Amino acid sequence: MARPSTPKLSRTVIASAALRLVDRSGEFTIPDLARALHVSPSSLYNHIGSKADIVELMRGQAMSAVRLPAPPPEPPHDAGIPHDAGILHDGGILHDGDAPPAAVDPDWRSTLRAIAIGYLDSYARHPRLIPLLTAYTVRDATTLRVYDAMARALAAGGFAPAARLRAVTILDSFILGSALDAAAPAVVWEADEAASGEFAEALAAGLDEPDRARRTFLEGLDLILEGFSAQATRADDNGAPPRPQVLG
Amino acid sequence: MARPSTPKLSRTVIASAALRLVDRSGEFTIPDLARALHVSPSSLYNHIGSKADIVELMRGQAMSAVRLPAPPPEPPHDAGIPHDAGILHDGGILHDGDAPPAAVDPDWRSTLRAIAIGYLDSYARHPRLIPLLTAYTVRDATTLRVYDAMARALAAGGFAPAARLRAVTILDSFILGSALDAAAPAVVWEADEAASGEFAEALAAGLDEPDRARRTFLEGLDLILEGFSAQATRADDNGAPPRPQVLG
DNA sequence: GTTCTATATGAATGGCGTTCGTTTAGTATG
DNA sequence: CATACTAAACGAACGCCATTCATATAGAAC
Repeated sequence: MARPSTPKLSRTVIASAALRLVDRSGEFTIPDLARALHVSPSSLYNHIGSKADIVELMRGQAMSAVRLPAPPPEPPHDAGIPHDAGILHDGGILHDGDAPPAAVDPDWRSTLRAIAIGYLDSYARHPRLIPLLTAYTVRDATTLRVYDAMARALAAGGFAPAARLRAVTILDSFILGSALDAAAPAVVWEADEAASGEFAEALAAGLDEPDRARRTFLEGLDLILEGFSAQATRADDNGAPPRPQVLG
Repeated sequence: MARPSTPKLSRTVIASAALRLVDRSGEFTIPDLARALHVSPSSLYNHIGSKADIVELMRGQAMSAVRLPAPPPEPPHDAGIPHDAGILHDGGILHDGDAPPAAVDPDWRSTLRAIAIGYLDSYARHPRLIPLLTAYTVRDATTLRVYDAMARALAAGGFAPAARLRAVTILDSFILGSALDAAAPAVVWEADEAASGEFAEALAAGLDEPDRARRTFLEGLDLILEGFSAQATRADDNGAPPRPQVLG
């Protein structure tokens, strides 16, 4: 009853159990969590520092499910030897306004698209978790991995660093917002009978569509990507050498 | 000390005080709120039903600050007499795929833009409030007013009901996500030194830009609106009579 | 074998959201 | 004017929650 032979707890099992609780009821309390794990509440504090810690673990667990197209190549710790990865690596810092680096991934747009969809889906798998994540605004290393992948695809598309940050921010905002939209139960929309005129019509016409949230997300995503393509083409016309191909 | 001559509390003063607390510290507790109002905690419950109620009041207060271009015309309670508002009103229900109604607002795009910006700004004025709003996913009547205005502008642009719902959803998602991005302190991004390669470059290049969040929002918004314009044009080419004008 | 560390426990603490009974100022009813 | 009713404040109390601490013991290190 004191220390068991094999540990009953670990950060991973705590996170998983908490995620299960959140998926089910949208919230979790320390006593609930302890009960689900057949453990006393105080035991948890041997593995975590606070409840916020658990939320952070859940975020990591959800984000680690994002499938990225190209795993980032290990940076060479012994400098000087150029590695032969397909990604451009000039070692210098490009300032906004300089010529963008040569595009090596002609299909950067579909790469970006795949990342964004994977990102949203990992959120969508745990809709009730999202409000918790926004309450504790912290970004963990796993999330950064996703940003990195996006930035890499954009670099391949010829986006200069500052433009990259803006593009990543736009995508991130849209994805997070879409996830929140998906998390908010449609019932709430229907309950508002005060809706009048054009919006009520729109609700009546589109609310029943199956997979509504996801379809709408895809439409918006393609809208944004189309805009990025146009930006890339325009930047090229301004004198930069490489021509990433743009699909109309 | 029992019932004062003039009431010390009201739903409005409670909401305002709570909003002030949230703006300052990002959270609020009932005891804190009571202290700020020089009142006992239990007194609050003569005016509100629960803490969630207060959040709802704060949402309403924040959203009521959104300036809408055209105040919605009062619907005629005595049916039959057509009112002379400039907005099309055919009284029937349009199903998706039908020809869109004639566009009366040729400038629907800038109208939409103005609404979206006002919407974001009203959030941006209380950044710390946003996480609270997402935690309690309820939409109040004031928020609906904004959706209505958006739907009206889209209808003027020739969007059929279902397309309207999608467009409103896309905008709403992007706006909410952008507001969250603006609320998350930039410090967090900097603290992550694990960022490597293309994303780190992007951070270094763009993080210091003043008004970064707002500029990025505007860029994304225009991207999306551009996409809407293209959609409208395309729909027109498919045989619908009206031609909303599109700016490249 | 002794010491040290990791893990689980129950008891205790302080805070929070909420409810309830009480008091009293104003308002309506006779 | 008297009476009843409502509205708005209060203090006390309740139950829950997150967290801490002293205690106990299994295993690892020396």
